[in-house]
Amino acid sequence: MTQRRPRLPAGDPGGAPPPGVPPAADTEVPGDVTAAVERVLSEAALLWSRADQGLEPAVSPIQLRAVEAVARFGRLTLGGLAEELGAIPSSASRLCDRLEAAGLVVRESAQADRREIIVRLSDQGERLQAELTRRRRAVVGEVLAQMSPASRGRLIDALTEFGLACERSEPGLPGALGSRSA
Amino acid sequence: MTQRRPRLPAGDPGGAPPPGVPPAADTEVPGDVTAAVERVLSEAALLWSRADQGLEPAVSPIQLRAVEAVARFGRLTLGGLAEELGAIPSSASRLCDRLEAAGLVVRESAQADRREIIVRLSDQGERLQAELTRRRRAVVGEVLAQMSPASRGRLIDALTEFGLACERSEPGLPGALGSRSA
DNA sequence: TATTGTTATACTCTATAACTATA
DNA sequence: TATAGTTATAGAGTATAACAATA
Repeated sequence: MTQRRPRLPAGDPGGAPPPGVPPAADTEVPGDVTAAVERVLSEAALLWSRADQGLEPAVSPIQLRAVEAVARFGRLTLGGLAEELGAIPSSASRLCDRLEAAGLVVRESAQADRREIIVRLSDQGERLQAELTRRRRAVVGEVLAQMSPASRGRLIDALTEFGLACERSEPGLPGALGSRSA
Repeated sequence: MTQRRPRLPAGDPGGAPPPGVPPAADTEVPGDVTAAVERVLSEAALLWSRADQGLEPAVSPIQLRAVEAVARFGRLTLGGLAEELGAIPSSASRLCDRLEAAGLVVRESAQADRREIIVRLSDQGERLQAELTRRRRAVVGEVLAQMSPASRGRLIDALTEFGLACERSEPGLPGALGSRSA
């Protein structure tokens, strides 16, 4: 986690009555097991974010995410981008204003339906995306390099199983952005 | 984003010769291995974020993170909270204004040094934190429930090894927030 | 009329710089 | 003087609502 600071008071994290969103399957899986997974997941998220630090030019996390979405599809309509980001069209439009101003994406109208706006990466955007991918591979590789080949093998097997379990429990949810819609 | 960088580019995003953040250990670890880890990491991050959806009241991701930080330490000075969030004091102060207005935290001056402001969770903040923890346990538990006990055992072992490797490669970095410091 | 996107407005989140209060 | 925090100001990021253009 983030806590490089020693003192932990930690309020009792588990004293509330289950309101009602996640089903809570704690009865089936030992609590210490989920706790261990939680801890590593947090650590992994932190590790993952490290790759974004110091990118040139300095792009905000949100803009980076939009660039990734566009890169993933090659080209997206503005509405498609909004959907992919879990945001609404107007937010995506404003975001594109800034991305375009930063020279990372290009907007052009579609020939088929002139109401649609196609968003794609500019050359600079492509370079940014490539650099980001390179860095992510690097940070992950750095950690894996600390492990023995045998450990890496076991990790891959376990992670693959975990990934399958994730897909089994969560269909295909969008990547909610700043949705404060409670 | 507030970008200390006034705006644009000027710098190429990355065609980029390794700027100097990740050393790149690709030569030592097979590319497909890192790719597999990357994929699961992305999936895990998505899974992790699911627990934050629909919380009552609707708290922004940033505010939630601040609540978690305060909960983790029990009580923090405003400066300590800022540090923990990877933000500067003024940002943390404004964030606390909103958190206090939302009834999630309480600010009080310290007796020892009256310049310091101690931030701690209100009862409502404690309840929110408890609920968040419960939900996280639930979403992780939901995925783990899809796996056999044997698979879970292997996962825990592999994850523990991975966690150790993470700690070995990354000492203790702060949880950079909106730091777009390139 | 329905769909796609943009603009107007308002709020959160963040940073820099200037300021107050305490040590 | 140095430290802890706040306030002033400005720009990014987001949503709701009203609007324009195209189908």
